[in-house]
Amino acid sequence: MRNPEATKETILKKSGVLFNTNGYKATSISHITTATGFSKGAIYRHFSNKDELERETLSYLSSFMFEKLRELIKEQKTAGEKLRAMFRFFETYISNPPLKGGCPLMNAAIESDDAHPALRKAALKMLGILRVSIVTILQKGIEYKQLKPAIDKDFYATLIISVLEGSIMMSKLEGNNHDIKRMIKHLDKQLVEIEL
Amino acid sequence: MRNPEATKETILKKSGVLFNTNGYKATSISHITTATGFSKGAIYRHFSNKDELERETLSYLSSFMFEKLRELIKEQKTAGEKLRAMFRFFETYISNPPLKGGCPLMNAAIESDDAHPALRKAALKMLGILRVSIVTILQKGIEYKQLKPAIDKDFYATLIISVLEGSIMMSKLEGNNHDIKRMIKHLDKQLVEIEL
DNA sequence: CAAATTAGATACCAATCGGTATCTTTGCGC
DNA sequence: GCGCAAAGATACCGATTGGTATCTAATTTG
Repeated sequence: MRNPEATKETILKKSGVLFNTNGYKATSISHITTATGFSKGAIYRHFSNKDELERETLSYLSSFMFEKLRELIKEQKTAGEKLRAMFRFFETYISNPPLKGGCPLMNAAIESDDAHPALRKAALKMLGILRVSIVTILQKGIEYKQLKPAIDKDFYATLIISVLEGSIMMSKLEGNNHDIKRMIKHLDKQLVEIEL
Repeated sequence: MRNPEATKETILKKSGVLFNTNGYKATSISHITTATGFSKGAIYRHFSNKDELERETLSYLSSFMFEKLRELIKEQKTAGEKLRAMFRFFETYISNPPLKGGCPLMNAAIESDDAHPALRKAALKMLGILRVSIVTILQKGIEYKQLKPAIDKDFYATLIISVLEGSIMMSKLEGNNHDIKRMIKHLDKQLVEIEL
C-alpha cells in the first residue's frame, strides 16, 4: 500500500489548493496534515522545511497550469487562434476554475515580497515562462504570415498578461465575470489589428 | 505627552506599512508593538481585535492613497490630463512608491479570500471608489466636449484599472519599471483615440 | 527468511500567536 | 492638589506554530 511518490504527489496537490486559496504563510503544516491525511512525519520526510514545500508546490502548480494551457493551445492552428484559446483559458479562472483560489502566479507574486525571496524567484520563473509562451506564438505567427511582421512582441506579451491578471483580480473581487469578459473583448480587438 | 488620537494614528500608519509589505495574516500584533513602540495594551484599547485593526488599516490606506491621487488630479484641467496624471501616479508605485509594498487594493484583494470577508468588503469598496473616480472624469470629459460622447465609460474604467494593477504586479515582481511604462504608453494611445 | 533500509506515525520541543486581566501612570475636572 | 477616569504597560492564558527525535511498520535487499 505504501507509495512514497504518490504520497509526495498527494501532498503537493493538496498543498497547492491550500496555498492558492488561503495563502502560503497562512497555511500551516497541520492544515496540510488534515487535508492529506498524512502525518507531519510524512511531510517532513519529503520536504526539508515549509519553505521548500512552498517553493516546490508553486513549481507544481506552475507545471499543472501550463500543461492545461498547452493542451488548449496546441489544438489551434494559427497564432490568432492560439492566443484566443489562451484568453478563454484565463476566463475559466473565473467561470470554471481549473484550480481554486485564482491565478497561482498572481497569488505568489503578491505574497512573496522581499521577506520571501525563494517564492519570489519561483513566481518570476513562472512569469518568464508565460511571457516566452506568448512571444513564441507571436513569432511563429509572423513567420507563417499570420501576423504583421513589425509588431513589438514583448509589448503584446506584457499587454496580454497584465490585462488578464488585472481583470482576474477585479472579477474575483467583484464575484462576477464582467471585467474579465470586457478585457478579453479588448484583447480580441487588439489582436485583430495585428492579424493579416 | 499622552495623545490617544495620535496613538491611534501611529498604529494605523505603521500597521499600514507592515500589512502592505508583509501581508495581513503574516503580520502579528507583536510586529506592530515593536514597530510602533506601543504595547499590546495600547493597541487593544484602540482596536477590539486584529480583524478590526486590519479593516480599519485598509480604510486608512485607501484614504491615504486617494487623497494623494486627488491632489494630482485636481491640478489638471481636462479629462485627458487628469487621466494622464493618474497614470503617472500609478507609475510612482514602482519608481517612487508613496507606500511600501505596492498597491493596497491589489494586496488586500489577493489576500482576502472567502476566509476573510470583512477585508474583502473593504477592498471591494476601494475598487468601487477607484472605478467611480475614473467614470466621473470620463463623464465630465464628455460634458465639456473633451472626449467623444459615445464611449463606454465602464469599459475604460476596467481597462485602466486592470492594465495598471496587472503591470504593477509584473513590474514589482521583475524589479524594474519596463512593464508599467509599456502599459502606460498603451493607455495613452487608447486615450488619444477617444479625445476630441 | 532475516536483516537492513525506508516510509510514515507519534510525541514532544521552544517560540509565538491572538487575546485578556490586571496593574501603573498620566492628565483632566473640580 | 485631590480624585477619578482614561491610556497604556505588564504579565499571563491556552492554542498553535514550524521543527525534531524517536518509534513502528512496511518494503526491499541479500
